[in-house]
Amino acid sequence: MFLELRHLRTLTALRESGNLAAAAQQLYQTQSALSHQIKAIENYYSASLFVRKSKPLRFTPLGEQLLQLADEILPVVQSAEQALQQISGASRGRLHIAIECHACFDWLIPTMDSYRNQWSEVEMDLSTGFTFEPIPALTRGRVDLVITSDPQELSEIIYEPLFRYQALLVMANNHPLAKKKTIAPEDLRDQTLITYPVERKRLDIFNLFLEPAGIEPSMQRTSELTVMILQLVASDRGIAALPNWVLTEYLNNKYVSARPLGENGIWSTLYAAVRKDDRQLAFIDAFLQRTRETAFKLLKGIKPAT
Amino acid sequence: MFLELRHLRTLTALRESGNLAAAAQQLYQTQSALSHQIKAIENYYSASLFVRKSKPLRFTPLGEQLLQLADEILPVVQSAEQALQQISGASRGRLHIAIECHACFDWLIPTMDSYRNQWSEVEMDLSTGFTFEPIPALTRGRVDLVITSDPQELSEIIYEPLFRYQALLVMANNHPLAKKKTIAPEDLRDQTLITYPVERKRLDIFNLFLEPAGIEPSMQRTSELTVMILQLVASDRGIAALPNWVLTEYLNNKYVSARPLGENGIWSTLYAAVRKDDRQLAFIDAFLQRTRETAFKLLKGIKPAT
DNA sequence: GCCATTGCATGAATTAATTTCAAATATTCA
DNA sequence: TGAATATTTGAAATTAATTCATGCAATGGC
Repeated sequence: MFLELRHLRTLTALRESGNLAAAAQQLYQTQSALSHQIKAIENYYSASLFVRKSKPLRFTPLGEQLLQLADEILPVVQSAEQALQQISGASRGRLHIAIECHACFDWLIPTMDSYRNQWSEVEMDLSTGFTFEPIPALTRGRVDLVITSDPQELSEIIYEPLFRYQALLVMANNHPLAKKKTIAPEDLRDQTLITYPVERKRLDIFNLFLEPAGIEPSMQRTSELTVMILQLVASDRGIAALPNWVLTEYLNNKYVSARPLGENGIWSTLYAAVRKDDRQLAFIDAFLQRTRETAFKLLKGIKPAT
Repeated sequence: MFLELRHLRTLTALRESGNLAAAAQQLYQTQSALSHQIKAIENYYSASLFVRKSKPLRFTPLGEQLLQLADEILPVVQSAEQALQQISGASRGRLHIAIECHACFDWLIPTMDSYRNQWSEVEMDLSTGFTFEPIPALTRGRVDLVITSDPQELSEIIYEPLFRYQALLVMANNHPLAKKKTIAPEDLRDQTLITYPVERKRLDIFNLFLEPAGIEPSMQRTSELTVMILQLVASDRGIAALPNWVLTEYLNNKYVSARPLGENGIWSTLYAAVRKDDRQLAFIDAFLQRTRETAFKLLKGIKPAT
């Protein structure tokens, strides 16, 4: 009468991640939240769930039992939920997506494809938010979901975190900067920087890296297509700052090199903005889940430098 | 990512009870709460769960599916929870119970017996709250659980509803009042009333029935034991007001007759008072559950007059 | 051994979800 | 149709969950 699925999901996340902080990230919550939650379970049973001072993580018998229950139940629930959505009226709906980021095509198209499989009756559309302001379009109902990395508080809109990513500086394999472990702003002083053709204030490389240091690259050129940018970079016609997720396969194939920007790297979170009223709809919810799954798989292959 | 066990439990309760209000009572919530909860599920799936304008209650395909999921999962969870409590440290504890009502022995003793089976390591004790004030004893930690029917707000204490019962007037089968369908206060003017030997202000028959009407029975006598009271009543030496639960088998055997007091009957709720800090403990929680189950079975056999 | 780092805990404040209350609407059954 | 029964609704209140901001303990270089 106390236990809820939420608790079981937390436990499995903890097992998968190996520590609270990582589990929290996987569940899009804070580590504190999970700590409180686990404490509540432990209080209820007056026993601990896992051994604190142990690496790797080890569960107590009680924890193991709960995990066993979770393993038994969660898959059943999950598949049932899918089936339920099929027969629910929620299978019809409109999902017009606007993106503010060029590179997002990389994971968005595959996500949409797989989503369409299950949600064939949801009418989907995708538009780039470069020619119009996406958030007002969202409130006005012109679009239904906006993908963005800078949430601006608005009462009727809610931002659902999708995943966290790192901006990396990409360069030709033989580029001098490839010898450095991390990149400092000054390193870019004499470089040609290739960016997407958007306003400068929308580029994190300027906002968070170059401008605070008062540095200006000697040259700048733009390209709309990620593949084109990467081609230019590979042939040493310039360098670029790109999110880690687009680089996975290029790096694995050693097509180009990439280095973190600054000591700690530049990290951002990508959000899906939806109208508050829509968030609870099954076909929206399913889209968010699927995006997270796709992104998780995509990012899993990456060793985050720093 | 939305569905919780709570939702499934609500649905099964609804199926069992046949209507929202009864389901709410079974879950110790208001029917409004359930209505909101069901609406939330329906919103999520954009489909309804049960057919409103139909009696008996009928579920939609979506509702049926959810119920099927519930049937698959809830038993597993329940048995797992029992097993979990076994291995948890919660199996040790202290449960000193104080009761304010004489008739409570009837269901309390069986409940405690069955409880002891699973919670053999919980140290139990039972005392009657006639010689001391039970609630202060609870706050001071002298006892751990008080069974009472009049909750008095106190910040450190929480009242968990156990079940609702009706006070009935019991009389010999051949008693003139047995011809009436319900009893009016005036009917008791010339009767001998048998009660438990407690202060008058603690007897609902006076508080809620006789005193508001300004009526006084011609005679009063007391007895400590329920069986004794019933023996006296059966041999027409007086009448008594007793909770319906003690009467089940006496009525089934037609040993005595019983009639509701007033048009709507006198109804009360029995509560278990526990310290707020203790409520979340598994062995306390389990006791509450078991009590409710026992009471449910006990009361099930009764046709509530009005 | 010391200090930085990592991992978890904690309490207060915040935010969100749930529940109740009060009243309106629907539905059923005479 | 009208009384009785059953459900919905919106707003307020309550309760629970989460975050924020820190604290504390263990771990691993140096």
